[in-house]
Amino acid sequence: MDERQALASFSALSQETRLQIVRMLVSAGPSGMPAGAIAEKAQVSPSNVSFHLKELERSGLITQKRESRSIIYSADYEALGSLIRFLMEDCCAGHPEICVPAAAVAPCCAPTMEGNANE
Amino acid sequence: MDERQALASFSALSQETRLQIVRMLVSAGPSGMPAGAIAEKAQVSPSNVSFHLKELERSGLITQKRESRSIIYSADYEALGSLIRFLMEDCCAGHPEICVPAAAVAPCCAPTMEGNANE
DNA sequence: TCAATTATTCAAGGATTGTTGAAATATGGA
DNA sequence: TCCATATTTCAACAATCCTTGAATAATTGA
Repeated sequence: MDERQALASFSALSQETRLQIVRMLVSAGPSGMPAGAIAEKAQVSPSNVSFHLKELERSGLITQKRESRSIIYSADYEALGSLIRFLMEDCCAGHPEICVPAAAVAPCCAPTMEGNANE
Repeated sequence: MDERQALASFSALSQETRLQIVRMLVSAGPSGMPAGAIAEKAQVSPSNVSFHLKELERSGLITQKRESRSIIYSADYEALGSLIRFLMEDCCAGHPEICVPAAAVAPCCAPTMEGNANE
């Protein structure tokens, strides 16, 4: 991830509604959620959610696909991982005391490492 | 780290000059840098750097201390680590495929783990 | 084709953020 | 005390971002 993309990602995550949407989509998993459901859950108007979804897509953190009348949005896990790596590489450079504690958390969400080719 | 602080941190990092300053301060290490040197290296005016430094401090990502006539700014490693953890916990929840690749990067900056009490 | 559903786009206005240069504040030395 | 240094604060303006509601577009079923 280059600096330009990192800036766009930070900008995308710096807004309450958008952060909420990202969390929502991550926990919704790969099947994603239609725009309408996102709007309802986030309690914002359709046009407003559309504005924020476009912003998030522009940053690369989410993707969309049409499915019949609905447009389904999903979190882009690879982009999220890249952003975490950016923060680690960038900010840890020469200073393990930053990212060692962060790394300690990683196992919490990696219960099945054996099946994981590191793509 | 709560959502409010995470939002402030993302907002702080979403501006080019400020991201540059954070990178600068992290690689400068615990001794930090005086405002003037930061301004010079970032090529912005004193008043402008002051504006951004205040923003970064408000987010908790950096700290300041006066030292004679200079004001020395340093990266707050703990805050940066917390932000990385926030992104991991938040975004990995139930989806190891996000943070496993990120975790794989961690060792790159942890060459001396033995001396590290995890504070 | 017509109506209903789902969602986006657009323009307008308000709110927030960023930049600039001048004035103010704090510190230390002559 | 007076001056130089290092930095911040302030006010004004420019730029960007967010919200709203109305209009538009795409899809499906009757």
